[in-house]
Parts: sequence; structure tokens; C-alpha cells
Amino acid sequence: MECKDATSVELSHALPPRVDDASAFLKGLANPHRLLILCALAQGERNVSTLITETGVAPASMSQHLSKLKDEGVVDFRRDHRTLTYFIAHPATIQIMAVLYDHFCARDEA
Amino acid sequence: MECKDATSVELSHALPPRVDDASAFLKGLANPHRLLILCALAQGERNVSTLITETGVAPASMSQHLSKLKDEGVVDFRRDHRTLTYFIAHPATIQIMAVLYDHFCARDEA
DNA sequence: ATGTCATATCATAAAAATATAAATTGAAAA
DNA sequence: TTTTCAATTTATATTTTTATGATATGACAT
Repeated sequence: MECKDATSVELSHALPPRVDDASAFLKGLANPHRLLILCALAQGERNVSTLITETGVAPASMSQHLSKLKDEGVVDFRRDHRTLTYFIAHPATIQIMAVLYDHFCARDEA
Repeated sequence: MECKDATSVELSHALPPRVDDASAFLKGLANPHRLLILCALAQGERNVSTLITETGVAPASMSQHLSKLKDEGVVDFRRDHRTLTYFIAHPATIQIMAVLYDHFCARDEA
């Protein structure tokens, strides 16, 4: 059996034991502000101040969102002098955003 | 510019106006029971009783989950005699589940 | 018309997610 | 060592999500 792509058979047999992890990961992305943050990070790494400016999300809220994204392994950060630089750490993130783009942006759909 | 796949440029420019819709769609999938339901539906259409048996989700809860999935356009149903047959209505759903499979099942990752 | 069965809806309670304001940390400049 | 600044943490209120039990709907068989 091929294992590179997911068929409906694999989805229904292999995914169920992992639905908790998978849904936790999806929950990490399933918020407008976090998607906005990830759109910014998709262009390249950003420090927190920049993310706050670019997205308009309030500082405390930003910290909480970044913390949640970090907990789920979606992003990671590095310390540069006294700023924290965040970046997308998980390849699945970009893949899922690509599906969203295809669905909501590439075609003109309500 | 190519439009078939999403680059980081497209993600950061095209997705932001649609983050509310995109995150609503993701929220539809971001629950263990709903993922379980979708895994069953990935094998083929199912009536509600079958879904209840296969997933172990309680009837009232099942109705609410199906209702939410329907609201987001993830699934749709058809009436057969006196049972309702649900099926996956959105192609993006399978694509996202395939990404989850790749990430959580194809590789052995914690 | 009555009963049965599949499914949905309602009402409610408990848990999780989110935003905001205030206080804290901690690295670096002065 | 005091100040400053970036970012986080804490506390709290609001909203959203979810599960459960009870009730309702609606198609079909009797």
C-alpha cells in the first residue's frame, strides 16, 4: 500500500487513534487572529512588536495566541538581543493554509 | 502569477480578507468527534444511526455536530426513505484530512 | 388514526476560548 | 544600579463550545 498520500481508507483507519492530536493542532489554526498572525509569518519570521503592528492584535492577546501556537508546535521562536523572533515551525501549517487559500481565495466563492 | 498553489505571498495578501470564513471552516473540523465522523464519511456516505454506532457519539450530540458541519458546508445530506444520509460536501475537507494524516499518521511523530 | 422509529431541537450546565487591564519578568542601555 | 523596553503572565469577565436529558417532529407502517 502506498503511504505518501492519504486515501479515504487510510483516513478512516489511521487517523481515528490520533483525532485528539489532530483536532488540537487544527484548533491552533482555527482562529481569525491566529490565521492573521500565520499569514504574516508565512512571509518570513517576525518579532512580536512587528506582529502586533501588522495584525492589530493587542499585546497581551498576541502573547496568548503565540503561546497557544507554540504549545501546538505550529510556531517556534528564537531570542535576538531583547526581542523574540517567531517563525512557522510546522510544515503542515503552510499546507493547510494553502488549502484554505485555494478554497477561499483562488476561486470566487461566498 | 500562477494561481494553482499558494505561495507565502498569496497567503499573506489574499487570505487576510477571508480569515473569518477560513477560521470558521477550520473550526468545523477542529473537534475530535467531528474528525471521527468525517473519517467515517471519508469511506462513503452514512446515515445518522450508522454514524452513531461507528463513532460512539451520542445521538443528540451527533445531531449538533452534523448540524455544525452542515452550517459550514463541510457535509450535506439527502433524505432516503426515513433516514438521512450524510456525505462530505467539501473537497477541502479531504485535502485537510490528508494533511493531518501525513502529519500525524504517515510519520511516527509524538 | 395510532404507533414506531429516525432524527432533530430545546434547555441547561459545564468547560474551553478570548479579550482586556494590571502587574511582572528580564535583558540591555544609561 | 536604575531605567527602559519587549514581551509575558495574571486575573477576570464574556463568549463560545460541548455534552446531556427531555421533548418534539415527521415519515412510514399498522
